[in-house]
Amino acid sequence: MRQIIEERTGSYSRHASVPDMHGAYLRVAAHVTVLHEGDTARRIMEVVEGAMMLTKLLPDGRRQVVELLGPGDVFGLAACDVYACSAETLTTAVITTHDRGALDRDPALASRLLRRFETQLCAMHSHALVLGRMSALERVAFFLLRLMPESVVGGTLHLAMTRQEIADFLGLTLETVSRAFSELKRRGLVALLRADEVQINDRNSMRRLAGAA
Amino acid sequence: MRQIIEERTGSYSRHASVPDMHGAYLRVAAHVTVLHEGDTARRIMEVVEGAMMLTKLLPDGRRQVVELLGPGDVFGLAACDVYACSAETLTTAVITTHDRGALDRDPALASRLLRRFETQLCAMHSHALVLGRMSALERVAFFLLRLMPESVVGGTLHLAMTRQEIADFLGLTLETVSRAFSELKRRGLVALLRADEVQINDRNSMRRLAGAA
DNA sequence: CGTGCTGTTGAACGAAGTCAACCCTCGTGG
DNA sequence: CCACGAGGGTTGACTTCGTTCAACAGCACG
Repeated sequence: MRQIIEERTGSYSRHASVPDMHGAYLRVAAHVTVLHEGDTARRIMEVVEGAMMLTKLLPDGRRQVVELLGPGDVFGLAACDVYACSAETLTTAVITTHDRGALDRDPALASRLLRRFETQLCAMHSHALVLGRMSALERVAFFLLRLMPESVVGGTLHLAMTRQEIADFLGLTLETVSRAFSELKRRGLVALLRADEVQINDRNSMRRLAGAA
Repeated sequence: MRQIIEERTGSYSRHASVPDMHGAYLRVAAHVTVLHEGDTARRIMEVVEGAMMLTKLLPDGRRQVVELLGPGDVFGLAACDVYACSAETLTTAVITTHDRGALDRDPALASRLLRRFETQLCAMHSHALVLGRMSALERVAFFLLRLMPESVVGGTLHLAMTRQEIADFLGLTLETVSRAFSELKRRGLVALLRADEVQINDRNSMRRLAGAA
């Protein structure tokens, strides 16, 4: 584990040594691939701090960002014995890992993960609705609302993702995402301070667009 | 107990109260809505036998089938305190239910559900890739492979879903699904004995289409 | 100042959606 | 036993939304 993290952090590498201990915290730089789709699944991980994304690839290179993760979210899952997704940090992040065997030995851990799996599964259900049935504009509105919790009212949201990454999350192309942002701006629903700095002006209209999600 | 079963089989009776018996089995007829999106989430359920689908609706009536369930799969999930999806039987089915509180009291149950959630979450990840990045033909190929396990080689697959339901699962229209079936038939990858009776003739080509999934 | 990214915008194209006609199968009742 | 009707499925013609291809703009960095 230790080598993997350092290996992948490349030039960003910071913490020289992180022991491979149960529940150990790892700090990882932004834009680092922590897990590779198809690698043997040995450990299960949690995001403690920061943001990450899970991605899947098609043989011809088409990519889907299947899930966005924040603090508390779990990743490193496997249907059989290999990881189903790659996992990449969007920001610097702190993660913790557990041996897969610990799930059986530690009921408290199992209970916590179970709870978390449930919310992630529900999030995936919403995402399926977005990918399967929503227009480009609706998808982008949904995306922004999802990232902007109620609390942050007049606040400005910093996007840690490029247009391409957002597109891969929403099942669109980067051009279409860009056009959708422009359209939302034209309609006065959002303001773009910079390309990665968004303000939601008309939350109700946004919610209507996103299907009251 | 008995009454509830009959009550449900009659027609889609909205919201029958389920007896609070741990692990009771319920037999339900085909095409019955067992759970309604938005209802208060009291119980968590497992499919014992048969097939079901989970659906979500947009205010304007657009529908997405977010998940297909078979024996062992869990449903009745909620991110907050209400069900995130409706659940409907595709065939006659046997289900069992647990009080949500049982998750904390019963570690064996929690462990089993955890395992199951993991595979369902992985299935959702695949599904996101399908919905976000695959063409119509690829989606239908993927769908058929998913329903046709390796074992059944020359066998014929009975589809328990209409074209509309398949379309809602794959994020397409029923016409597009129909055209995709015809195209697969034209190419000799499948044979359609009847509209709901499919045979896979060229598994390799199908797998290539579906992205080696 | 270039140079290299990322993002925006325009024009043309194409895959899937829409609308509509028709077909097939099956169950029912004359 | 056949005729009919209803529901699901197929196919065709046309439209539309998002993609593709391409040019250009803003900005950070050397």
